[in-house]
Amino acid sequence: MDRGTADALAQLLKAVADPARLQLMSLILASSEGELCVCDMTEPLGLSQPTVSHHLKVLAAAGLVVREQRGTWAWFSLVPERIAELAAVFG
Amino acid sequence: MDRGTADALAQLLKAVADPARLQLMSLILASSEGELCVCDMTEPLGLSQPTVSHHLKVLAAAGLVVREQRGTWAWFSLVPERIAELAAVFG
DNA sequence: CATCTACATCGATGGCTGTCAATATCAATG
DNA sequence: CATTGATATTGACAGCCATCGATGTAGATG
Repeated sequence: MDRGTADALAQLLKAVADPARLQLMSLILASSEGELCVCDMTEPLGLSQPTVSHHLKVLAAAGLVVREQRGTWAWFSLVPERIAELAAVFG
Repeated sequence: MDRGTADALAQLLKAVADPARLQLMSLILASSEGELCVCDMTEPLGLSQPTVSHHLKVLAAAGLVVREQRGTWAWFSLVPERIAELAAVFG
C-alpha cells in the first residue's frame, strides 16, 4: 500500500475512531426512520450541542453521513455505501 | 451502543487510523513468510527506527500484531482474528 | 570482556483534536 | 419587525500523539 492510499484510508478511519462519533452512527442506525435531528442526539451522548454539531460535521466531511435541512431542524442519515468501504478494507 | 463499548471500539480503531500503521500491516501481509523484522520496515516507510518501533508497539497493544523475538531480531506477524473483528463491525 | 548490531525506551517538541462557553445564523411564529 | 428556537461557528484551552535524536538493552561474535 502506497503512502497516498494509506493517508486517505487513515483519514476515513480517524473519522470513525471516536467514541462519540461511533455512538452517533449507532443512534442514527437505530432510529426508526433512519434519520435523526441534532436535538435527539445531545442528551443520549451527554455532550454539549456544539460538540455534537462538531462531530456530525466530521462524519459528514468523511462522507459517512448526509445532512438534510428541513425548516429549523437538520436531519442526519447514514451513507451505507461509504460504511461498506470500511468493511471491505478488513474483509 | 453504550459508552463503554464505544470507548473500546474507538481504541481499536485508533490503532488502525494511522497511515504508518496501515502501511506496516500491509507490509507484513505482503511478506512471503507472513512475518517481518523491524529492519525491513524502516526503509519502505521512510521513518526512523524509533518511530517504527513505536507504531509496532501500538499495534501490538491493540492485539493486531504479535512480536516474537528470535536472537537479535524481532519478528512481527498479524493476528487475523483481531482484524476480522474490525470487518465484523461494519459488515 | 569488548564490540557490533537490532531493537526498545526516554525526553522533547510541534501539531492535531475533543470539549465547552459565547456568539452568530436562520427559519418559524406572532 | 421582534422573538424564539434549533443549529452552526468561533475562540480558547487542555490533553493526546507522531516524530526524532539520544540513550539504554541485550544477543551475537570475536
